[in-house]
Amino acid sequence: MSFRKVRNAHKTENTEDYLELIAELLNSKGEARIVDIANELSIAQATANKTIQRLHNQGFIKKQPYRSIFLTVKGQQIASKSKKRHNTVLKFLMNLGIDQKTASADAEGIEHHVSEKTLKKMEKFNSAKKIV
Amino acid sequence: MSFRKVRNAHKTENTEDYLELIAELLNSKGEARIVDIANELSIAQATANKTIQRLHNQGFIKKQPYRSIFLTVKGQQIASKSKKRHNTVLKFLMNLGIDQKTASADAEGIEHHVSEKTLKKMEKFNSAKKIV
DNA sequence: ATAGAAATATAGCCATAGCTATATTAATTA
DNA sequence: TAATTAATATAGCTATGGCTATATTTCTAT
Repeated sequence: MSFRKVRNAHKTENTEDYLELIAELLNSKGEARIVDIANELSIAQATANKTIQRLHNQGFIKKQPYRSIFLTVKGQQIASKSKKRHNTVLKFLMNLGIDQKTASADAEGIEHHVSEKTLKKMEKFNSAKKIV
Repeated sequence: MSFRKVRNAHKTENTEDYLELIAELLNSKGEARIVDIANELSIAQATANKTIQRLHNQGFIKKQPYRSIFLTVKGQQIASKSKKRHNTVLKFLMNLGIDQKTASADAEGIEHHVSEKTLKKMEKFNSAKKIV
């Protein structure tokens, strides 16, 4: 059993979710605020703030005190990679015949645990569009 | 986005891994020891011990100090459910054409995030045995 | 321009999971 | 049986993510 990989995935999971969400907010609303992040994730603002501080310390985020949030190049790279992976998993689940809502919820959890190899197979399946 | 579900899954994830592993050890070796658990999970014995204490407090495990570990009925139920889910995901990934090693690693992470609906679809896919 | 509202930040708490070091108990073997 | 080894337990540390309460700053509207 290879549980180490899973635990390592966990460390980056929250980071990926935040960066993906920030990228989305920047894209749709033009800015990413702590308030929006907290709402989207259904957590307290203080919790969002704390995580944002961590992401800032780790160089994924650019921000000034009391101002909204931007992604560094490093942050953007992870965000786009995560988004791509998310879409692949979501489409895959829907092609499998799962309804949008369930597929969306499951994809959220699954996306962080899918290897490159598996992702490739899912893409292949998606382009073949074989519904079983 | 439904991140709350993912976070709730995380809380039970480690619990499920432990209970599944303990059931396996009981089955294969006849007993489950902290040493074995720590080795299997590649963590320190002190860490395994601490989690085992938590599982004991939460009523998933029966044990006496300095003795090996057993599952309560509650623990057994979760273990067998987890095992079933794990096998379904593993078979599914392999039917998708993913090699045993990769499938095994991915299943470890994915199994905790698969809803009942998705699990059903995977089972259906598995019994159809359609390799794409 | 300033008062009140909204957003951000900080402090301090809890639980979990990880670690090393050390103590205690059980098992083995000389 | 006694000494050594192995296993378990405990103490104390770190980091993460969750919370509420409160302070501070910025925004908005009168």
